[in-house]
Amino acid sequence: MRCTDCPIRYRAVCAHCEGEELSNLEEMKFYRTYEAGQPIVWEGDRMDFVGSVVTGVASLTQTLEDGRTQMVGLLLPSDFLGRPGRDQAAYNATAATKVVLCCFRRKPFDQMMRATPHLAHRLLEMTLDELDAAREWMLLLGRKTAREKIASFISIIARRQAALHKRQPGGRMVLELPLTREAMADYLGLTIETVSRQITALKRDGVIELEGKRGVILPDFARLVEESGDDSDGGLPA
Amino acid sequence: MRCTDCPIRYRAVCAHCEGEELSNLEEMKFYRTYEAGQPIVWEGDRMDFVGSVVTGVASLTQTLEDGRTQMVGLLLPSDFLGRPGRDQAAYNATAATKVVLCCFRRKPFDQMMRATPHLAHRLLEMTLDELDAAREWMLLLGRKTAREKIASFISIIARRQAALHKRQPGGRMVLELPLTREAMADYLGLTIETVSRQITALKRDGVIELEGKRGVILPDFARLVEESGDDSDGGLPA
DNA sequence: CGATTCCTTGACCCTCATCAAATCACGTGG
DNA sequence: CCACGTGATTTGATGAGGGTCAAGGAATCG
Repeated sequence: MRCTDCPIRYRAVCAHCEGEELSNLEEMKFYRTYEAGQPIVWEGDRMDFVGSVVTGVASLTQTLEDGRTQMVGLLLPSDFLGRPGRDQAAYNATAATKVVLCCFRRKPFDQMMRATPHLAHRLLEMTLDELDAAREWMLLLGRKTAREKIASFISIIARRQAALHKRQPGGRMVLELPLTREAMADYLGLTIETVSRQITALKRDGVIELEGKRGVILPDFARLVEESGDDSDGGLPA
Repeated sequence: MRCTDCPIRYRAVCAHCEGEELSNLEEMKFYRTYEAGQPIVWEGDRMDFVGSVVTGVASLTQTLEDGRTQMVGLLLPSDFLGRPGRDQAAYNATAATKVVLCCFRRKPFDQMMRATPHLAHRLLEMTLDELDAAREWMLLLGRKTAREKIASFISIIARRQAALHKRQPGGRMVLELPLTREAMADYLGLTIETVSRQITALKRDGVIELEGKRGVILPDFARLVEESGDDSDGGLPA
């Protein structure tokens, strides 16, 4: 695929690159595809590339020795995987759905980072956004009830899906959960049974409707947000 | 104070700046001091500066409408406060102890960021480290028991204190908790009662000894780490 | 010595985890 | 087409961990 046709051309790490810079990137890039459930890299693995999620959803997880697992990152299209200057993976990365990754060989990418302020700035911007998201997530993990966690998660997915279509979230919405119940549990710091029960409860209360296992219909987005415990006024702009 | 005498000279955002760059920074900087408990900025406030913690400890917190509070950042000496390019505070920042802040006016700092790759690179590096720390924290919030949370927190403080003195943590250690029980509860996603009970329990079990309210003695650092639920093998290097 | 603030301890209960089983969705081969 | 197996999800019964409410210490400051 040529960069000019890329669906994440103006949102990924390459967003501000043009002309020669873009062709430099184009030269060091290659694509990889992973099926849903496949591991991408494992904690401690040597990682000779970094890259962007082009399509699909991937997760970053950490585990304790006894197997307790916490998701610590959810990578959607345009999100960046890997840390420049570090050649060992710090987390397990897994494809949650089918994933297409636009990879850059690490060496030349690191070099280009040093030489290209554009690139470093864009990555800084993205990393700061990710840090904000992580902090929102910490509030969820530390202080929200199971019901609020589920409502928050669905509303996050709804927002991102709306953003993909360049819309404001609101009113009636139809969406597809990109995660299994187990992955949702790992995201939210819950068990899969609690996830299932709270989804059932939200359905019983008319906040959501279900369409198969992954499909969710929101009769009223605002109603869901009320259930999420968040301030209704939306917080800061990005 | 002159930058050359600064205790965080080679760890803060200015670490890689020399010569003219350093004197540029020196010109736009000024110091502020806050007493323990004082607010530094409030979420939504206009923020006309960014800066580094020189001495002391500050916290970033988020709250839900009903008052539930979660700490989302713990700023130690050399840590950076504020986001370049954003003029509204996204979090509440509070001095946990007496804090000295080295502030830079935002406008000239943003400008210098654009012009000085050094600075942007350093900030990227620091932000990536902070993201790693946030992800470790998410694992704690989502999956650890109250006892493990307390043990983890004390071990984090022990590690950082050791790092300040350029030592490896280990063996017998004496330390000072920089947070009240309430702030610890907000850090860990617990109530202050549970914090208190678990500290008592760790003391009863000989994992820690107490010296007043804030003083903690570790007879054996490794023993504490065992209680924290973390892999003993220390994880990745920074 | 009160007054205030921070911390500890106790009693009780609720949310969510655990263990177990039933149900559902789907693909496979007879 | 249907029995069967497999993995994901739901549902149920039970209990423990940690929250809530309330009271009692301890340290600090006037």
